[in-house]
Amino acid sequence: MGMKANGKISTAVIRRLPKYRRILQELMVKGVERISSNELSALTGFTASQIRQDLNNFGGFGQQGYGYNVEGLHGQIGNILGLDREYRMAIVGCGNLGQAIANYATYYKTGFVVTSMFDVNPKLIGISINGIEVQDYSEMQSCLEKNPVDIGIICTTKGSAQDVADKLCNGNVKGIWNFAPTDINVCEGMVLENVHLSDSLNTLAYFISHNDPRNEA
Amino acid sequence: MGMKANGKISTAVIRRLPKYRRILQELMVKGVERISSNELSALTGFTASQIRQDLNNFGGFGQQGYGYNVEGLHGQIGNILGLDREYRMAIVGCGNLGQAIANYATYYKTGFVVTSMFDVNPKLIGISINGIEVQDYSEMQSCLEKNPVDIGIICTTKGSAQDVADKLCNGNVKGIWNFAPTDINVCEGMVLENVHLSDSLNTLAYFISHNDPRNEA
DNA sequence: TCATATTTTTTATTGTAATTACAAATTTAT
DNA sequence: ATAAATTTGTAATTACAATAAAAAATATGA
Repeated sequence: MGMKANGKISTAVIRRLPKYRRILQELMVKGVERISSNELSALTGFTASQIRQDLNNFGGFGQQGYGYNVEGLHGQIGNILGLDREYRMAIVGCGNLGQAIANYATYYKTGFVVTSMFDVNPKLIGISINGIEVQDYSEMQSCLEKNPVDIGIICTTKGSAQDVADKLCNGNVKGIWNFAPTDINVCEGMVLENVHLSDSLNTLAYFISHNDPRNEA
Repeated sequence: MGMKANGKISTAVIRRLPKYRRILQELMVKGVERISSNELSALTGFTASQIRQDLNNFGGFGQQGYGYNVEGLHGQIGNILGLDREYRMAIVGCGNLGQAIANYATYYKTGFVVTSMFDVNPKLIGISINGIEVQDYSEMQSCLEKNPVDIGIICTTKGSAQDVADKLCNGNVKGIWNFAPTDINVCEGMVLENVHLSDSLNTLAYFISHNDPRNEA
């Protein structure tokens, strides 16, 4: 029981974990106590055997003849994902997208706290978003020294993204969540997660134009 | 030369195409005329051989001893992705996220046109976003009959997402771009592209908490 | 309590994607 | 015009991920 994870786990596996957890959370809300890999297969769209193998990378969370305890497995996956702690986040670029993410994190993602927001636009500097005052981007580095964050979120234009990334790298940030429609270079050891909406939309266009509804992104 | 694509191409390949095209576009802007798979490898992070194999799924776009013509390849990938036509899009849910996407599509994505926007919030209905008036969600179905769209974009809360998806399915939409943090069921033949920000953030947390900077999402 | 149904765990197999290696074509330099 | 260097296209190999099968453990019901 519990957390072996010796060898490196493939990213394919890791990217399925949040979905498992999301579905387990819904089951918890519904009061479901136990679930089999077969039932989880129907809910997730992955094969039962893949689900079992994925989970077994980390430990034997199930019980033969019984299945998985919903609440227990939900907790275990949370631990694996590192959700048993709090992440402080800074949003850079406070346009609609930055604000959307601030709202989202504030209201729906416990464990992820937006602690500071930055922009260059004088019209935005000073205003308060969910109780966080937007600060001048030129002060970001000193602000991050006083109030360090774990995650920097880039919601700027393409042109500013690399500059922001550089400053975040100097600011002792551990991970960057990049929404700017460009690739950025980050320092050694930095965790980078890109959300390339443009690529996603182009992929959607491919499937539409080829009449190929290969569902599930 | 040009567009074989007989057998089904794996989604892994398709999801790399937008990045190739994005980088080729930047090269075009810089005035670069030709490029080798090796140089593309350095720019994309994929191996040169993988790039050659990816492109060869669709045809021999390169020339031995010379490489690829930047503008030509950019155009070919555009054609493969189905970007040689226009896509009409409707945004459902006009909060910050919906507005962010409206702005983004309007200013940066030629070929993708936002033609209508819908919301249930009386404070938003009637206002104009980039010249598009936000309409009452209850009128969406009749609006889509008069002015059909190719793509429906779901920017609502989790709770409303399935209802929106159902109505889009009845509205002759070809593809759904889903930003709601939940899985939705769509009708047969519908193309679905999910952008699960929650899953993306949880994945980022995994790599941070495991000190595993396996760069590139 | 025992036999049977479940259902996970673990191992083996298959299938798919990525890499390597090399032959064929082209360009560049002499 | 010829040789050397470049670079793609593709076949062969390797590595990896997904599936299936076998084995072990537990639960259920008579």
